[in-house]
Amino acid sequence: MSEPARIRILCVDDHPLLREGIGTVISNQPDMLIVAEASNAQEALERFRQHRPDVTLMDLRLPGMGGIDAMIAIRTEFPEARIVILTTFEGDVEIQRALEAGARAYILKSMPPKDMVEAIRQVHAGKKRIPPEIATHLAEHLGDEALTTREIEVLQQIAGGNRNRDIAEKLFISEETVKVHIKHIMEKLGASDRTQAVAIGTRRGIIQL
Amino acid sequence: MSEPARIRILCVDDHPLLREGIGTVISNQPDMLIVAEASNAQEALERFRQHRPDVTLMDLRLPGMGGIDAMIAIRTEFPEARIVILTTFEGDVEIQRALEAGARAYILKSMPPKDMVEAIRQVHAGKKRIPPEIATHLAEHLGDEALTTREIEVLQQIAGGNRNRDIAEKLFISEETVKVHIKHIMEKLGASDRTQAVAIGTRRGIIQL
DNA sequence: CGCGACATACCACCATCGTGGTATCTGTAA
DNA sequence: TTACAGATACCACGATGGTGGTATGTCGCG
Repeated sequence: MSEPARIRILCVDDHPLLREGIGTVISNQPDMLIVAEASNAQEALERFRQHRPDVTLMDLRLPGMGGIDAMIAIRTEFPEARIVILTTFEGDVEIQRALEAGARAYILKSMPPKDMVEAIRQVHAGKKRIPPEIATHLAEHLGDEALTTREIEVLQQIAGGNRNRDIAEKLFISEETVKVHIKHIMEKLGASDRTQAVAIGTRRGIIQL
Repeated sequence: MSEPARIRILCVDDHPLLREGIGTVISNQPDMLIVAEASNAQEALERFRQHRPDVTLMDLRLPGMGGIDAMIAIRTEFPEARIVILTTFEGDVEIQRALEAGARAYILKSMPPKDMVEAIRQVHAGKKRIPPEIATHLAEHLGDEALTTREIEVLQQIAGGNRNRDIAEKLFISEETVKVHIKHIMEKLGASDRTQAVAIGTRRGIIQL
């Protein structure tokens, strides 16, 4: 009975092969244990309720509701939940949203497995872990003004190929107001025209195409 | 010595955790064996030369040279190479390019592991395997005219926020010719303006932002 | 050889976009 | 309460973009 308590882990990812890989790596750690898995946001919340894991590994790209929304759902119900984001590279805005939503670590699938287990241990110990490449990427846009909700709506409409007049009708505002929003969008993103604004907004994770 | 020969596999993916998962799944198959792994295109070619695998599992998104270029390099040197694309969902053009470059199967990381091993067996037996969802996705753009090399260059420039005049200078052609190219691009993609052309071209895998 | 696809080029015209400036209303943070 | 950020609105002007039509040279395929 001298068995020490293991870190109990919930793994959320929609790629079975990746969950398999995570399971293999975790099962080689004497101090960790996968207690449940989920492949979408709803399932993640259910599994969390059932198992109350010590640490949750979460992908950001999930079918249906995204990983950040899943995080928010879990942390609304369980504010003490400790969540590690494990994903491919995303735009700085996605990273920032995840951290604001309470993620304790942000690691990439392209990193060595030892970085993942290390992050799990750190987070379980109450610490945070943001790797240098992520921190650097975030820092590059530190002073940037964020787009407002309305501006993001407009940018999304632009990406759909809508003219200013169409956007005005859809959002129930005047075409002039649309122009003002677009001016601000381009200033904030450093874009020279609406097309580049869409490109930059997409790269940075502000909109999806 | 009645041991049957196993299918010898090379696994190319830049996510260590995913390679781990693939390795675990393969090691549970009595008729398969991972003989080598690679995390980029150059390494993939080297490992192929060394081990001459029966089947190569290849991701499309690799750091530096992409997976399709890696395929082409391998199949130029070893035209009999049998390659299975294992990737996340991409645009129809990426899928088509992979198949034209000689991929024998195209499966998604979100599919069950048994689909992967099944595809490997099929490909090793000389068959092809294109799952219904991929086939459907391809069929949706079957009659579409492909963009020419020049049109893709122009579209890429548009995505960079360049004006027609700038594009003309960079490509050493007149602004009028740029307009003609853009007209054709928008017709082929069904876009109403340059911005939507960029959005559609990105979704379909024709350009990268 | 002739045909089609591609790239090139020019012109004229109108639509749309981007920029400048100014202004009002609301809600919230200091 | 003052201050500020955000959303709304209008106007005028010049820049840029998209459409229509026509035309030439090249290259490769049948």
